[in-house]
Amino acid sequence: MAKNKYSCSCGCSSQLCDCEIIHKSVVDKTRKKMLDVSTLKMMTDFYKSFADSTRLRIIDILQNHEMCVCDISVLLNMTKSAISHQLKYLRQLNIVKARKDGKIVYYSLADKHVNEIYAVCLNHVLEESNE
Amino acid sequence: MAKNKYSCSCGCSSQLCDCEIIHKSVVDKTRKKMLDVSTLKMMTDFYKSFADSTRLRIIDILQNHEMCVCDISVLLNMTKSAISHQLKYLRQLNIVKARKDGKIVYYSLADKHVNEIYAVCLNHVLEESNE
DNA sequence: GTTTTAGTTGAATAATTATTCAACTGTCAA
DNA sequence: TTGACAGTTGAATAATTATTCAACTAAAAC
Repeated sequence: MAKNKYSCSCGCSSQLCDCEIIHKSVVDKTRKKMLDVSTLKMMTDFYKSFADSTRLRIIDILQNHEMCVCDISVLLNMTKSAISHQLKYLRQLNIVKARKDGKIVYYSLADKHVNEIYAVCLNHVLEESNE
Repeated sequence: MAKNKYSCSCGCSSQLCDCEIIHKSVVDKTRKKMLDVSTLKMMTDFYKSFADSTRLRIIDILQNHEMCVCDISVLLNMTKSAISHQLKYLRQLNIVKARKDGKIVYYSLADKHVNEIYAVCLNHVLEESNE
């Protein structure tokens, strides 16, 4: 079942890597500091919220004001269903929160980190485009 | 070609949204502040770098030390090809930079914003899991 | 100069994910 | 008490994207 002719020097059993360690001390030191699986999952989930254009535009819109599903749909020119699916996604990850008033559900940003992450990235791309 | 019975009040021609504006003044005000297409694209591209577990683990590894493709492959137990494809992706987005020494190519993080975004997210998920 | 190794590449496949569609719930107004 | 509307939902489809595979380049070792 080995995928290649190398006997992997990393100590793993599955041996998917098709090479050997080149700098052993750096590799050993780094392995101890690597992210654990559950933290990794939480981090990628958080970034995924911002990595889709529909979701990022929703987050962008909510920077200014809470807003209902209809108004977001109009602003993004998409169906309520598509927006509602993405809002559910964002709510599950604690990126947005919802408040219901009669028939209408108002969404707003849930956490200050959302604003922070958004601001750092905006600075990044603005600096990039100034070079 | 209309997708629904509503005449969209947002002024767009394609009328994909299946509803009308509920809070006109907030919608009008928000529309003026919305992200332009090119900034949106740059931002989602940047976040996408962090939103894939392989790429985030590469970024995590490079927090500590520059590293060659072989050593990253060993640490992540993946083929050099898979790692190389993702490194190319990250290099094109100016997330990592490369330095060649003989046969070996060393990769490291390219921009302080990469460290910043990473740190804010890590704080976020650590706080979440403490609640 | 031939072989080995580090890394890259493009195309194909596999896996993931966004959007659509149709049916549904709950609230309000007539 | 019925109809209209705001919003939600699950399953199917469409679109995107990660990984694999095989072939390749360039540097080093023999």
